[in-house]
Amino acid sequence: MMLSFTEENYLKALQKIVFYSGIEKVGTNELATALLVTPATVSNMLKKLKEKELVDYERYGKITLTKTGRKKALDIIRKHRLWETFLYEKLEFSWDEVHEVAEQLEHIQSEKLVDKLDKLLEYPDFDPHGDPIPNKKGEVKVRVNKTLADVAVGSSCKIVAVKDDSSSFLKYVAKVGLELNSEIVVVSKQEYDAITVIEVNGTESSVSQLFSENIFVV
Amino acid sequence: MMLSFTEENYLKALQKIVFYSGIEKVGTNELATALLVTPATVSNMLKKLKEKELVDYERYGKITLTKTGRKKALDIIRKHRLWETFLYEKLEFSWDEVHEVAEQLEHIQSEKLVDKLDKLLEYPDFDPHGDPIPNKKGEVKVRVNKTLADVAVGSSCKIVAVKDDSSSFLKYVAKVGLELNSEIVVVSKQEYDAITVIEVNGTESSVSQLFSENIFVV
DNA sequence: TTTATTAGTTAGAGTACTCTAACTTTATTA
DNA sequence: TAATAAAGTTAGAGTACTCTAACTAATAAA
Ligand SMILES: [Mn+2]
Ligand SMILES: [Mn+2]
Ligand SMILES: [Mn+2]
Ligand SMILES: [Mn+2]
Repeated sequence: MMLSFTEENYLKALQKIVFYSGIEKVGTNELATALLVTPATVSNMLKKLKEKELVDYERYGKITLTKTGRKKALDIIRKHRLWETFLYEKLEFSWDEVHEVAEQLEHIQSEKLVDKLDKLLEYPDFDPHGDPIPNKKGEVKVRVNKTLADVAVGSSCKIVAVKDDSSSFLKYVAKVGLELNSEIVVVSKQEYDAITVIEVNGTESSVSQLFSENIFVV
Repeated sequence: MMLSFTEENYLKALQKIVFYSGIEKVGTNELATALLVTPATVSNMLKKLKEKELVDYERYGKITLTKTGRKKALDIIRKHRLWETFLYEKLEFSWDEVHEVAEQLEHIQSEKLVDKLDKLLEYPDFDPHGDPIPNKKGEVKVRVNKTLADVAVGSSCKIVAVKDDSSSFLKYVAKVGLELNSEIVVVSKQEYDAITVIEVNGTESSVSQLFSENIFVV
């Protein structure tokens, strides 16, 4: 069954909320916020997605993806991350430039294209942001869910992925001297507002709670 | 100025009609046929394209692209042919598979992507169908306009490009044993219906007038 | 448990693109 | 030149997606 760009974006947004929050049941407002539309718009679209059996949902109830819906969502996420990897590995894009273009490329319909791209990139497991790339069956590597915000003062850790792949966030990350696999030492943390002093390659920086929560570490 | 997929397709269709027919002034019905929509739909869209100064046109008059309109159209054709070349050269697609996917990829907006793709492909001048790839400025190599239909009986020629890049036509071309740079001998031609017997690599085939008109030769 | 707050839905409207049917203008032909 | 055919336009409607404003249901607080 052929889906529109819009429908694909709804499914992807649902899957990403579940993936990043761990919560299975999503609300209308939450989805509206993620898609930058009003709750009324989501209510409308839900009727269509339910009709097509891509989501389970009852009036005033919570939204979950059906098996078909989740597979479709993972397909799009797979394409998104493969394209990001392609742009980064083959076309000299930096990691803060790939997301925007991949948002467009993820909607291209061609199974052969995806397969050949996967092959050209030698079947990568992770994209330039450390996010796992679902395989053809829709299977995803279990993700790390420890963030920089969870690291105790005095300990050190290694950055393995970022939760936010927007250009503005990634430019900030780079400014602090961080990239994938960088070592971070948590020097100190303010009790009042959780402002944290971290050390990267001998240089200290102060970062917010929001920043720390968007950095996955081991 | 940001154009919709639809607007881009209208501009591209106009440019392609001019490019392949040589006629500068295009009619509503002609454009409608090319886009597989009704003339009424074209009439509507023309108002918008005129408003945006992409076409010149008066009620009941002929349609021409403005300078801006033509540049935009050539940009899309450039992207289309670069993507076709990419699919063919880097992803093992055959020449009859590339067009359909390129129809989608040509609408991706990213100047950097086009530049880097051009570089990766080492600045190609022609796509897998022998069509010239416009450069960044919108300049196109002058095209050959002699077709197989123009070749005299008894003479031979070489195929340099195809006018139709649909999968069905290209599969037929391959079936006759033809590919770019193949030598063709025109053995005989029926006067009544122009059915032509050609010889390729020692094998004879009969082809129609329509077929012959879609094969560019030197 | 009543009240206030938050979450979610419906109604009605707007934009983009498309269609059919009826019409008008331009071109062709007798 | 008058009749006919072809080309092109307008009116009105439909689908997809979106919004605001007014509403209802569910949840949290008093
Ligand atoms: Mn991304
Ligand atoms: Mn990513
Ligand atoms: Mn093509
Ligand atoms: Mn081509």
